[in-house]
Amino acid sequence: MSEAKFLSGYDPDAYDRPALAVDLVLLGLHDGRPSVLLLQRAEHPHAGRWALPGGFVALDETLDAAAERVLRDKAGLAGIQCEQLYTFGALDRDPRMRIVSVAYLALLPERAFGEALDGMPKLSRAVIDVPWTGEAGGPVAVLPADGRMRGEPLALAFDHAEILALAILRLRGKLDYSDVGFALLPEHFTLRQLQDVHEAILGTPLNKPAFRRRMLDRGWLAPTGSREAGTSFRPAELYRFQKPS
Amino acid sequence: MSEAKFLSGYDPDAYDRPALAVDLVLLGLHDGRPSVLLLQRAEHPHAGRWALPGGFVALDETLDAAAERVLRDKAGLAGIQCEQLYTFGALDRDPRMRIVSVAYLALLPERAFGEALDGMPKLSRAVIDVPWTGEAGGPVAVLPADGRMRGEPLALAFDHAEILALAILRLRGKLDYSDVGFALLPEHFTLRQLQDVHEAILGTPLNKPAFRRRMLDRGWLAPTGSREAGTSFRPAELYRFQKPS
DNA sequence: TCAAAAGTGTTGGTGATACACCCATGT
DNA sequence: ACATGGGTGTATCACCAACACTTTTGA
Repeated sequence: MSEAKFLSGYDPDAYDRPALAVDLVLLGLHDGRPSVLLLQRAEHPHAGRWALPGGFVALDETLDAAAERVLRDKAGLAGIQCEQLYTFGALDRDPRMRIVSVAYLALLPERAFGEALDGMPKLSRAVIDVPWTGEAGGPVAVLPADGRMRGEPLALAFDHAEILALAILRLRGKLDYSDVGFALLPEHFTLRQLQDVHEAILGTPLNKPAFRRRMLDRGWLAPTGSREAGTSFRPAELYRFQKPS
Repeated sequence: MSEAKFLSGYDPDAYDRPALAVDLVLLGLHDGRPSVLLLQRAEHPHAGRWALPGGFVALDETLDAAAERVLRDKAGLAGIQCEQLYTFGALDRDPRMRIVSVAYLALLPERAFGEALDGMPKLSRAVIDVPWTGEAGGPVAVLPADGRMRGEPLALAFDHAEILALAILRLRGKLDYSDVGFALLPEHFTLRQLQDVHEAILGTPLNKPAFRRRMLDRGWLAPTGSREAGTSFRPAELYRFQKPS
C-alpha cells in the first residue's frame, strides 16, 4: 500500500483527544516591580477570578500563531516576541474538560503595557510578589496594581499561579546570559534603568559599578550620544541595545 | 447560573482540535559519543524511516504519564527520570493529520540502554553526530551504531531531527549547573568516566585537573572507598553521586 | 555651593587554566 | 624497570564584588 493510499483511508477521529490551548504570560514592570496583564473571568468556570489571556489552538494554526492571535485579540498588541515556556497537562486543570495548555511568555516594555491597558478595557495590571530569591522556585502572589482591582491578593483561575511562577523562574534564569532584560525597556535607556530592570526581576539589589562594567564589557550596549533630560542632577548617557554580533 | 449548571450544559466537542502526542528522546552514550534509541517505522506515514518512540496522549492521562507509558511500552523501561523538552506544533509535521507533540528527554545509563535494546527487538541505537560546538545550535546527523542498521546516515521521520537537535542543545546548556551528567553513569563511577560524559555531550576536550577540582569542590561527589578493578595501571577511586543538600 | 546621582580607579577574593610532577599498579 | 593513567601542587590569569572616590548637573 502506498503512503498516499494509506493516508486517504486514515481516520483522524478514531480516538478522543484533549483540547489544546495557549496561555500568555505578559510581563512588564510597574514601579520597579514585575507585573502581569490579567483579565477577570466573566463566565464560568472560575467566574470572577483572574486569568492569563488565552485561547484554543485552531486546527490550521501553529502554536506560535495561536499565541500571536491571542496577543492581538486579547491584548491588542502585535510585533511582540513570544517564547514558549512550558506545556501544562494536569488532568483537572480545567473543570469543563481535559485541556492541555501551552504557556507562552512575552515581555512588554512600558509603552506596550500601556497600549494594551488603554486599548482593552477588560485587561488589568497586577503586581507579582515573589516570596523566594534566586532560583529556589515556589508559589507567587499577585497583588492589585490598577484601579480596576481592589484590595486583597487576587485569586487566580485554573493553574495560572503555577504558570506565573514558572515564568518568573525562567526569566531569572535567562537574565544573566541572554538579552531578555532589554525587552522590558524602551529603545533608549540609561544604565540605571537597565539595573532597575535586573533588580526587579531578580528581587535583589545589585552593585552599581560591577553591573555597569559587566554590561559595558559584554558589548551589547551602544551609546547614543544623547543624554537623559529633565533630571535635577547629572543626566545619564542614553544607550541602545546592539545585537551581539 | 451556577458553575455546576454551566458545566453540565457545556459541549466539549464544539470545536475541532489537534491530536496530541508525546515523543521521547532517549539519550545515552556509545563509545564515548551521544546516542539515541530509535525505531524503524513499519507503517505509513514515513515507513522505513527512523523515529523517536512516541504515542498519543489519552484523555485520562497527564503528559508526564503518557511519557512514562511510552517509556514502558516502547522501551521496556521504568523508573527513568523524564523531563519535558518542548512542544512542537508545526502544521505539516505529520501528513496524517494535525498532531501537536510534546517532546520529552530522558537520560539512560549504559545499563538501561542495554536493557531496552535487549528487551525490545525493534529498538536500535544510533550515534548522534553534532556538527556544531557550544550552544550554536543547528541540525544534527544520526549514524548507525547497531547491527540492525546499515551504512549511510539515517533518515529520520517527521520533525524528529529537529527534536533531537533541541535535546542536545538543552543537555549542553544544563550540563554545567545541574546534575544531568550523573544520569548517564552507573551508580559508582570514576572521575575519568564523568569527564568522558561531559566531553561527549559538549563535544570538546576538557582539562583534567580543572575538571577534577571543579567537580570535587561542588560537593556532589562522595568517595565510596573502593576502587576500579581490572586495570593494568593505577585503579581510580570510585565515587557516588550525592544530592546537593 | 550643595545635593544627588553619574561614572571611574583600585584592591582583594574566587575560580578556571595550564603545566609539572608524583603515585600506584600490571606486565 | 617501565608504561600507563590516576591524582596533586603551584603559578598565572581573568573576572567580579566592594569601596572610595571624582565628576557633572540643576537648584
